[in-house]
Amino acid sequence: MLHIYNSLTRRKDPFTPIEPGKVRMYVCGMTVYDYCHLGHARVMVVFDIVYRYLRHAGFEVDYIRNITDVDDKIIQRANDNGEPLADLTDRFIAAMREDATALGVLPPTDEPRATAHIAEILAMIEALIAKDHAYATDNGDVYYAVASFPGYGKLSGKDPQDLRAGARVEVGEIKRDPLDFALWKSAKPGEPAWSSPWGPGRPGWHIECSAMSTCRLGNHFDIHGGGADLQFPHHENEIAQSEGATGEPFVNVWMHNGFVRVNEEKMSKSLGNFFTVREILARYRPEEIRYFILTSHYRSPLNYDDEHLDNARGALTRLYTGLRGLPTSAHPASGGDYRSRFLAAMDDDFNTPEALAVLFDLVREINRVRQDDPAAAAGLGATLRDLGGVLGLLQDDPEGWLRGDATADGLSDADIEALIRRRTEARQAKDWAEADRVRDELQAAGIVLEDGAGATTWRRG
RNA sequence: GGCUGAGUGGCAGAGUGGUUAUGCAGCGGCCUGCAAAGCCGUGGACGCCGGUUCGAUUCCGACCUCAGCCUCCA
Repeated sequence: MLHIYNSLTRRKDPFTPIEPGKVRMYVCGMTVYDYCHLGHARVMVVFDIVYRYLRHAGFEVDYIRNITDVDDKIIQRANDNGEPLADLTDRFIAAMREDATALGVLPPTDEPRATAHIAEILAMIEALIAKDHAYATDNGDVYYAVASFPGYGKLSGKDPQDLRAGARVEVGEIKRDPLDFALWKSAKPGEPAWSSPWGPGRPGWHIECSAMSTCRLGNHFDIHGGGADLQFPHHENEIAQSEGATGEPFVNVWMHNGFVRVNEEKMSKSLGNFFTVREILARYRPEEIRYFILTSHYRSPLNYDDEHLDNARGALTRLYTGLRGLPTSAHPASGGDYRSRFLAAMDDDFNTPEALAVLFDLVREINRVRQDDPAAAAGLGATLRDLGGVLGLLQDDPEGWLRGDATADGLSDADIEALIRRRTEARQAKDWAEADRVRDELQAAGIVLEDGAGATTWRRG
């Protein structure tokens, strides 16, 4: 039985979808004006795991991850670059998809863009005005009236009165309440604008997600996810908007992933301490990044450090080494409780560190039996590959993964094979000095040799 | 200040009211021409102070420290 930690109840609750067999999930995606950094990668990978595991558990999943393609920062960046807004957003949407694909993130069911849903956004704003949850001001803005929504603060545990006490009030403020937030912003000169009953303007950020999630998944759906920093005010505002407009409960389960940190500090654009996915991909392989993300529970902080990526490489090397030489056609082993332990870990709020531990227990068992019982090892290997696949790991050819790709300045595969042949001849002649010299030469180039029963295998360490 | 969450062995990181997490690193052994990989064994931990309990790292309370949100943010 799958249990998921719900930010709303602050408990792990048993998960039951609204409609049997079907899960509707919405995740706040990227604002596209720059490359994805590791923090964005974590959201994508974490909810990719949720998506994969729900499907593995037999659910049909509608997974919507939105794209915010109009907002202040995007407009600013497009102006700075002197390029049309759509050119900028198209470019970074393409880059985001490249990063996601590299990291083994499955495409969501759909990725709606805010600018393609202006009609739905306007409809929701009008519904809110009709129900006195929102009001237009003389300058053409529309605000949500927070005081009109009794449950405001239930997700983040904040008390509106406390928030009002600490709220800063801007000069020339036209809101009725400092907590009120913009649903529609009137256009300033040079800004992209859509026509509306209140004059030309553009949607506020919060209403985009309410409109897109509701129009794709219905008024009431199962899971809503995003980074922990979105809990307040973004998700709180979404609840107020959606429940205010529809009169129905909005979301059953709220999931928030923890941050990526650098030196124990949040990785973010504003702090400038971020590493983009492509920067890291220049030095580490996609699966190493994915593994690194999964070594920590999704709600825990994840501290970025090269040492941790090195660690991920070592761990994956162990797993792939165990898989090496096993037939890929074998059926997963039926015996053993590895699978049930793995599933129990994942059922417990997607406990990937625990699930990975099961994979290591499995590989030890493979290594124990592979000499004496190759058939059993093959079956366990199939199980390992199968369970790894649930996490989006271990799907490469083991030999290929261990050998890695030749770097521009390194030895080619053919160079390596030639040196190994020379060493093998030396070993047959018991010329240990020459054999060791060749091995040292290869080691200096980052190649590790392993003398097996019949042949010498190698990998790029 | 208000509201969240966290403090585990050299590093990373799960978990549990009494019994091995796991990976990397260390140590001993086996294997090997020597290695590597692998296997076997092994040392080392639960922020601090109280409380509940036969027994707490695990539950409760105070304290200290850290991170996050309260402004855009995954």
